[in-house]
Amino acid sequence: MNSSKEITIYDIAKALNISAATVSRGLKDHPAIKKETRKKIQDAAQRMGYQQNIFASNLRKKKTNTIGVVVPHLNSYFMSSVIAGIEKIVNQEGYNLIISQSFESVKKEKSNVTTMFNSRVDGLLVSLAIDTEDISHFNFLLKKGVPLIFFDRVFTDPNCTSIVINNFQAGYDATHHLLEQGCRRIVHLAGNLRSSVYEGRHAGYQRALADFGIPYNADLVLFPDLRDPSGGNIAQAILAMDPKPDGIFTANDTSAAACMSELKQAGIRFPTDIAIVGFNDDLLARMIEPFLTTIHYPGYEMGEVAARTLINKLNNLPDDSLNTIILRHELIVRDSSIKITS
Amino acid sequence: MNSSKEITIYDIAKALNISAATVSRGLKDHPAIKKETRKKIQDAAQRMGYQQNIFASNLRKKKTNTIGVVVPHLNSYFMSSVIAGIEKIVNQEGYNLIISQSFESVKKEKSNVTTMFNSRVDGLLVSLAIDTEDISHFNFLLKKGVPLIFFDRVFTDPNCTSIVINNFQAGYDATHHLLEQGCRRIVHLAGNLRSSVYEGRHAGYQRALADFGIPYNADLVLFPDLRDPSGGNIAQAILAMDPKPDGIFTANDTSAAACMSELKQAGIRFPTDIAIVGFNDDLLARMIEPFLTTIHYPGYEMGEVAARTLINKLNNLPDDSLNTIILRHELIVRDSSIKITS
DNA sequence: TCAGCATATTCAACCGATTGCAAAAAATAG
DNA sequence: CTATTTTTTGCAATCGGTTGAATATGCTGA
Repeated sequence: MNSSKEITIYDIAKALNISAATVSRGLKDHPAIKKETRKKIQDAAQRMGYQQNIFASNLRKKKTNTIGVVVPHLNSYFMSSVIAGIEKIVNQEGYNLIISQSFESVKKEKSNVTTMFNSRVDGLLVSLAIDTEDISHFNFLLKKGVPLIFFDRVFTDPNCTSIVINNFQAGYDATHHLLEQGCRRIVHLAGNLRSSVYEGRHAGYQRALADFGIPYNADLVLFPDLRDPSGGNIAQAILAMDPKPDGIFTANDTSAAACMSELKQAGIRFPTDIAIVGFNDDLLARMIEPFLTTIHYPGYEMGEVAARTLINKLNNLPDDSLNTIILRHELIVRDSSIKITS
Repeated sequence: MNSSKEITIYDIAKALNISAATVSRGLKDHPAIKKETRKKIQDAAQRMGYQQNIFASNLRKKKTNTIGVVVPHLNSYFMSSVIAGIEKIVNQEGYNLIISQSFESVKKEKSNVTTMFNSRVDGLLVSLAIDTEDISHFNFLLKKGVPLIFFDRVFTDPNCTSIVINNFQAGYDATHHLLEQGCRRIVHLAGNLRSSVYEGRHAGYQRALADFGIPYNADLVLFPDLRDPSGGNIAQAILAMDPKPDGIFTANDTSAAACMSELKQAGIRFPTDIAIVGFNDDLLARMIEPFLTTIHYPGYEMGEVAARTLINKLNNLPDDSLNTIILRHELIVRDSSIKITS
């Protein structure tokens, strides 16, 4: 079906009666080529509709100019912001992007990483699946010298940079805010604690309680399916508590919304009966009622920083080799948590 | 930094004292190679840690085994389902995926498509940006024989297959449902009517009204920003209507949620005062209150079909050359629209 | 034993851009 | 008008896998 065949540097060379080597150099403004010759070459390329064959180039240069991204899911506001940030930097530096979803499965994560390695990505940006407990399946990358950067869901490793927010502090801030609003019996809807992200938020929750002299009560910590929380019986569990909680801190906005929805049906009023704080600042947070107090997560910026860091590594730039980069989060107070109007 | 150098088929050939051609064929189970030899080759490859160099392969085969996807945004449940469906098929057929977002801008769309063309994708799956009014920026692809398939946001063109749902029928179904529930003054929150998707839904709305003998009233059709509808003053506009509407059909769930949230604050009760139907069946639909009646959009399936169709084209399979493939949608009735309990 | 055929393997020419080094051309010096 | 330098261009090998055609090997049967 490929009607017109491709134009190569040889075609250009023939047309201008010069050598292919000169064309190759001329196309990329190599200073050894006379200005006029360069111009002639570039004009001819333009005119003849030349498209560089990246594969020949990659083969020769042993560089793919492609960056791989592996994430648990794409369908969150947060993740799509991250990808957008990555895309911006990566495009402006002339790299390509390959994206894949692990669907929270280490197995798929492993196979995705392998596929990417096989297509010889120059580097990899990864947010880990929830059930990833070690990163041995990345070892072969490190051995081959393929730089690897984790973001959001990270695994601390001396060989890879991680980009995160301070989940501990964020969890602390959220809980502290609820405590300030007078809550004393605060439920935490947690994520899988094996994940550093959720572990941090949980630890922050614990610490805030401690700072207020409130003993930690494991019964108040529940583990819904954070991706589709409506399925579980979290609301039932909360309703069955005696005494009832007066605050909820959830590890993401989705579970906050689902939980609120179900509890409202059972007659609970927010924030009067229960104050609630979410996490992520999804678009969703301003679509439910009352608007959700939440932790703003700088997704776009995280994407930019991750991509920039990786590209710097690829270019062997002065390696500040920060092992961990921590971005700023922010508590956004909305109606769902305000018990005290000052 | 690349410590160990790459193993090539030549290394394997030397190790086994056979030719590179045999290794090449042996690795891909070419029947001309003796079974034992194949086994020997594959074992050696395994043992020596051989990784195929895709660039050499692509260069020679003039095929990249890569498929490009351009979408307006990634951050919707729908789109992430589509991508998941695409990924499934594409992986199982041994292709790679490059994904990019146009952010609803033709300009970015154009530049993304060009970038992908330059990296020589074998084919392209595209959902158009909202302000794309013609597809001339895809012409060069068609000229070069790169197959192009549109999904969801399509532009009807004799040269490309489109995968869609019947938006007209879906709009009709949604509106018809509201009419059946007794609504007679139905607001439609529409998308940009230059887009076939929203045009279809709007036309279905019109037709359903007509079938019920209700005259079309342009004042009842509003155009919020569907991506972030909370910003507008849609709720104000609805509240200002006199008489007030008794039904709303929105072109996506997000705008339904935003609108409901604001109207509820103004004291409107759903579905008692106003019945509402959304579109897409986002996760969101079961997180707001009352649960949202909506049109289920088969995203995952759409992704699968799109990818499958493209790959068939790439393999020059018997081209059923359907110009348009229409997938089944479904009206999911939830509480937000039920006025009549039978 | 050897023609005749099937099976297995190798040869060698690609694919298209890159790049170290040599060579040619042009500019400058003596 | 040479000799020397500097600028510009070309040669040819290389990256690693693929594939049509040629060759080699094995097998069957007369």
